[in-house]
Amino acid sequence: MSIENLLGELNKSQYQAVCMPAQHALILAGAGTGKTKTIVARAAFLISNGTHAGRIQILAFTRRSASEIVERVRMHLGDEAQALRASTFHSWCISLIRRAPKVFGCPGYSVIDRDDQGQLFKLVRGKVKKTDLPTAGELCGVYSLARNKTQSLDTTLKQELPDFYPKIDKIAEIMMAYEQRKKERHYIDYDDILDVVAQNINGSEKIRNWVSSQYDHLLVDEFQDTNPLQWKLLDPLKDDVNLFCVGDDAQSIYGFRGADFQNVHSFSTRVKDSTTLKLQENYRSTQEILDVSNWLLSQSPLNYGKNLSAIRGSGKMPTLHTFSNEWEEARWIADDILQRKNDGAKWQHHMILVRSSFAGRAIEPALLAKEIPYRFIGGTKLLESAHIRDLLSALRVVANPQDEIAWMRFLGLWQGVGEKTASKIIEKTLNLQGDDKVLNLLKQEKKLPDSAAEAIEAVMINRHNVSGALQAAFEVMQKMLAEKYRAQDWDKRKRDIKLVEKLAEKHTSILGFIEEYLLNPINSSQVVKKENDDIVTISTIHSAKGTECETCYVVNVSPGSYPSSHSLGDEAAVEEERRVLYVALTRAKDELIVTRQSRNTWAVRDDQKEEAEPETYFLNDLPPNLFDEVMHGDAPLVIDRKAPGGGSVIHVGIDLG
DNA sequence: AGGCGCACTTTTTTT
DNA sequence: AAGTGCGCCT
Repeated sequence: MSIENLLGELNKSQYQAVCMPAQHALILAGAGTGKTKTIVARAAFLISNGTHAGRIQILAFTRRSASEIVERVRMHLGDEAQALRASTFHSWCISLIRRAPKVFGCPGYSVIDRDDQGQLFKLVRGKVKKTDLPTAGELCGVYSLARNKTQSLDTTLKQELPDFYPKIDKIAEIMMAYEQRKKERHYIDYDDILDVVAQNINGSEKIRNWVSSQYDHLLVDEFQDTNPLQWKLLDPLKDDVNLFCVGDDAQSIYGFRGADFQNVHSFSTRVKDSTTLKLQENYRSTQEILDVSNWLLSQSPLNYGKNLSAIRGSGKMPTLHTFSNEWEEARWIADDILQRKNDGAKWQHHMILVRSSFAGRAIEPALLAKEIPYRFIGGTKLLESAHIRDLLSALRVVANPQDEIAWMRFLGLWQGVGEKTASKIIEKTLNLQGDDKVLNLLKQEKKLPDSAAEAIEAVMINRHNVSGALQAAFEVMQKMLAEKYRAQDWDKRKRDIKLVEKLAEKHTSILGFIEEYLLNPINSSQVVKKENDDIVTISTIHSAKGTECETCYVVNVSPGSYPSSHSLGDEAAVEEERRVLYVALTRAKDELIVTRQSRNTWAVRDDQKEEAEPETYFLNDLPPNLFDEVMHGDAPLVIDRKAPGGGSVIHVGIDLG
């Protein structure tokens, strides 16, 4: 395929955006209006007009969309696009840091994920009741949000945990202790990865020039989900690099991470000489699907000014199914997919969208029972699962002997060693230089079984062969791990470990391996199934952003879940929930199937029933002409015939008192 | 004192 | 699936 073919596929506004001269631009693109296509074509256009592919950096939100964009450009241009790079903000920044670690002041630092960050907060917080101080997790959340929004602790604490505001001095102290400890132990957390780069390019002209001289164009996807910290990365580069930002404020669903659609709304004032273009024609879905989506947004007190209309015209009516519980819901979805498959559809034309990875718990067994092949995007990540972390802790302490969190985990695995004993041992090991000394000390520890030192020694011998190190460590630790997880799917966990060994095969650096899979996380169902296999996709809505599918099941759109009872009382949070549902609905190309449960036992408990406010359920006041409704099982009915103009439609609501 | 096992809750969303 | 609290053991 050629660039001409690609340009020929564009409509007038897309063409205008793609072929724009080198300048700053903001493309406001509604759902399904060809955002990805526009970015792909823009990159291809720039390259075929003489820009070297290596001088274009694409910033996307997930690794999945990043690699899809690059793949598509390469499909059109071939070798010419070889040097094109697409990354997430985090992987882009880490690659800059790794290219000049001393410049950024963190040579040889280990990246820690949210879990480790929480562990470190736990250490510096000490044992205090959770009524006296926020939990380690909460502290972690406030700390991270303040940094991503580039705002003070004062402001953030007031917004997030107002009850603890009087304790702000103590909390500030803990946060400073966290930063101190982090520095001593040579850790960088996720926010540091962005902040280190942002501070340096804002603070040093030399470093800014070094970065900006590498690029002519930055193409930013999902711009509505960038936060102030990320803007702090883009802003200083705009004098030398052209920004091409694509986004949709109706799809902003990362507020919990500090996303700020001021980045969209203020673009034209912040960036001088910039052009704003709109893409409004939806190519993805049928009109019936867009009618539901448009209606949902129209119910918002915010004015999104969105009214998508379908180029494809009319199609099938969306359906709304009510079940009495999540198991029936899951079973029916599995049956429905199976039936469609038997009628000639492909597995890959089905996507199941869930709000939380936890919500997949009923779906997965239902698909497994019917032998439907699937992958779960956004589920528990391989490197986040307990057994893998256990094993990796042995590698981490060898790679970075200062890694206190990994030491705690590793030492605590062994019989007879708990928090206190582990801390005492760590106190001694942290000051030691050299493998031999560390090994000797471990061997001398009375409370520590011999296997612990053996595991560490095995890793030391294989330290430049990550897969070998994993195998050697596993050999020594297997018995202990099997005992620990004997009642918890040990066989499955064992398979995960083999999988990680396989992933590590090409890696010669422990830290490099861990870093890559922390920043580009995958879960086991993604590793097992090959990329292009014909399989069903289960995805969290957040992970499904930017994707589409012929038939979409949006699961558990029940009262208490949409909006989540968590967000009640916070209007901004409720609006974000609405956008989450909007994103889910607009993924569907041909068929939209919304399911819900009438007995949502964990979301609406008996003692809360009286307080639940039915008017905050997004599907209340649902006009009867938008969906075909089906009741299943013994789901209780509330018949409501006040529906306007509504012939014989039964409006199904859930009686919440 | 420190560690262990059992019963219990409690789940947003992600780099 | 993992964190918390509690009682019991070494």
